Amino acid sequence: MVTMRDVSARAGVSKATVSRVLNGTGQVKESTRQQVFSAMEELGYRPNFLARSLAHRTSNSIGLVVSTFDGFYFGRLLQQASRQTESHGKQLIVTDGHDTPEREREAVQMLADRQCDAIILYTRHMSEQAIMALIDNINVPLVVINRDVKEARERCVFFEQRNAAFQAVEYLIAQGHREIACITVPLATPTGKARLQGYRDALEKHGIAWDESRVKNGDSTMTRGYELCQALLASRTPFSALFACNDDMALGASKAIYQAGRRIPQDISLFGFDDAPSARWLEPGLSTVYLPIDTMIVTAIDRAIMLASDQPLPPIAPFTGTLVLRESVTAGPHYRHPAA
Amino acid sequence: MVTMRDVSARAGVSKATVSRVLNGTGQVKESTRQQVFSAMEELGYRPNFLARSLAHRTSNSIGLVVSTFDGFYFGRLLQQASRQTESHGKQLIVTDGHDTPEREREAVQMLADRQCDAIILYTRHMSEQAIMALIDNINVPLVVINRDVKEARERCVFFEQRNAAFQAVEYLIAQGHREIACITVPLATPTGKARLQGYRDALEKHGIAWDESRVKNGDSTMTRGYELCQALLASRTPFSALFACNDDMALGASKAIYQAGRRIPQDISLFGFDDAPSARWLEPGLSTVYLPIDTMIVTAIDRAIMLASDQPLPPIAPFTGTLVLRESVTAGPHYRHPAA
DNA sequence: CTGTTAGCGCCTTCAT
DNA sequence: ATGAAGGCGCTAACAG
Repeated sequence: MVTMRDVSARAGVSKATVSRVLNGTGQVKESTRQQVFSAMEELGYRPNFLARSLAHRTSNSIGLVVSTFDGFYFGRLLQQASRQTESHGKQLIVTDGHDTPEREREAVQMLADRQCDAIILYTRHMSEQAIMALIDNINVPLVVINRDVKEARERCVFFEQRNAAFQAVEYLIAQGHREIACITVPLATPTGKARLQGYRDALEKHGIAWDESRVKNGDSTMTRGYELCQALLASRTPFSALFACNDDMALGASKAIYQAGRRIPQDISLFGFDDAPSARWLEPGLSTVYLPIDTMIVTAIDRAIMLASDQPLPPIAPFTGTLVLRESVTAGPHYRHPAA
Repeated sequence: MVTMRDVSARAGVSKATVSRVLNGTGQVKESTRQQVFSAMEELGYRPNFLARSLAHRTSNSIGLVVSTFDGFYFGRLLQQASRQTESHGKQLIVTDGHDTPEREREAVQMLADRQCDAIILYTRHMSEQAIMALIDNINVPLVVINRDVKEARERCVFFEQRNAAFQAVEYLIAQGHREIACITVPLATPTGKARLQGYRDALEKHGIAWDESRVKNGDSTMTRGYELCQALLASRTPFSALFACNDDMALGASKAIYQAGRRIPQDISLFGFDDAPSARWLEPGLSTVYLPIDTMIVTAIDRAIMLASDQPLPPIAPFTGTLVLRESVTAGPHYRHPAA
């Protein structure tokens, strides 16, 4: 490995001078600058990142932990994160939390140990308490995404899950549906709870009785969406619309519906959540909720960088979802024409 | 930041001893071990990863660069990569190449500068020559995935793209299709070329004339699959089957087919590539090619680690795809019953 | 078993 | 404008 010493020797200067031209710090005569540069060139010198970070006490990188790498959602997120980080001239280091709270915590620790300037945590599993503990214990600024930690709200970039679900179900109701089934994402997660709550709230607001037999607890997978929808179909509880708490499960459910000889949307209307890339191309196109994950991750990164440079964080409004209406929902049995 | 010095002071020993208990190297009396441990505990000491790596001359991490984070495919890959790396007790650092050759190169450089013990490169865009240059210039072992670099074959983990495409198209032919359209993935990539070549080879083998008007160059996106299929449908060149060179485009194409009032598979049979998670749940289920990306990345990581520890690399056979037959293909106009 | 002494490769005063 | 020296936090002989 060719080090700064080699370069300094070759250029006939001291290591300090090489360091200066490398970092553009201090004054250095143009002619010696050139000498140093050509020496670096000739030797194929590459600064040692670790050594530099150690001395600098900053690795010029920001860490990102996602709960899992799987799914279109995180691909979308990572892509954007990577670009935004680079636009700040920093390096992004990503790790996954293997979809368990313990691993999520470890991942953050590991990034902190690597001296990241700031860390962004997208957690699905850690408790609010565990998150606070982390914020207090690691000496690296932490930004939390997809979670509203009340004691540290300015570090949180999150999304109005409940309200978005509420809107979706209310839309279904406005279309004349009253018998609306629901397949949830894991209720152990705040996201799962919030989406289900949105469903309940909408029913309640419109005076529709809650019927336990119409809601099934899913696990976010297509397979489970399929199975649970089959169960729903097999039960004697009828429904004219199904609210699947994510698009993957909606897709699985659609298969079950077709196989049962029913049609979408004529027999059963279907609403998803997340706006998966495929949603638009399914037949019929899947109505769903768009989550501004791109904007959110950009915001999170910007804030992480502000924290890293000790800038104050301006307050931030929660993000909201947008209903994306396509063809998978049609008028239900109770539909009344607006003019009526 | 609490350092080893603090711990050593607190425990009343030297830094060296602390280092010993930390790394389990050398002999340390049990009693002092305990002292050191409790000192670390009380102070909340965390070793500085950078400093340790600098001294060790190994960061105990392996780097992975993917051409992009987008798509289900890389999610699947990253997930597996992360697990496999950890099972070796190393840390995985991933970066994306923004889907351009220069960025892919830069990403590798950056990982090398960070002193990764080994690097795995999944490139879609770099030339074979550029890859070789990289192998020669960085002083970190490199494993290449999804590419067959002849001068360094033992470092390559790749997949028989051409043959898999060949099999898919031959299957279509066996089902009685002779007018088979094709939508490619970018022909600027080796993958794109290989899959198209497989299509050509199959036609040729079965004496079917190549018809330029039946093949369209796609870009891998659902949108483009939709558009190109529309174009195909609008042209006067008929086709009874469509070979889409990835599942995303197949999905887009399916929408175009439905919108044109045609049915799958009764009017047009459809074959994809990649076995996207959704393929199985579409209606009808999409026949496609499964690519053993999980196994491939595991192999790549194992080999990267072998390289990092100077073990010799055993030769490796190219991976092969598997046809996943579902319902999107049916007998074509030229189908002859096997018994006939 | 443990402490002392040199580094790892780079940065940063402080002189000159 | 440049060099010498010490330090970032940790590891690795070498003594004892």
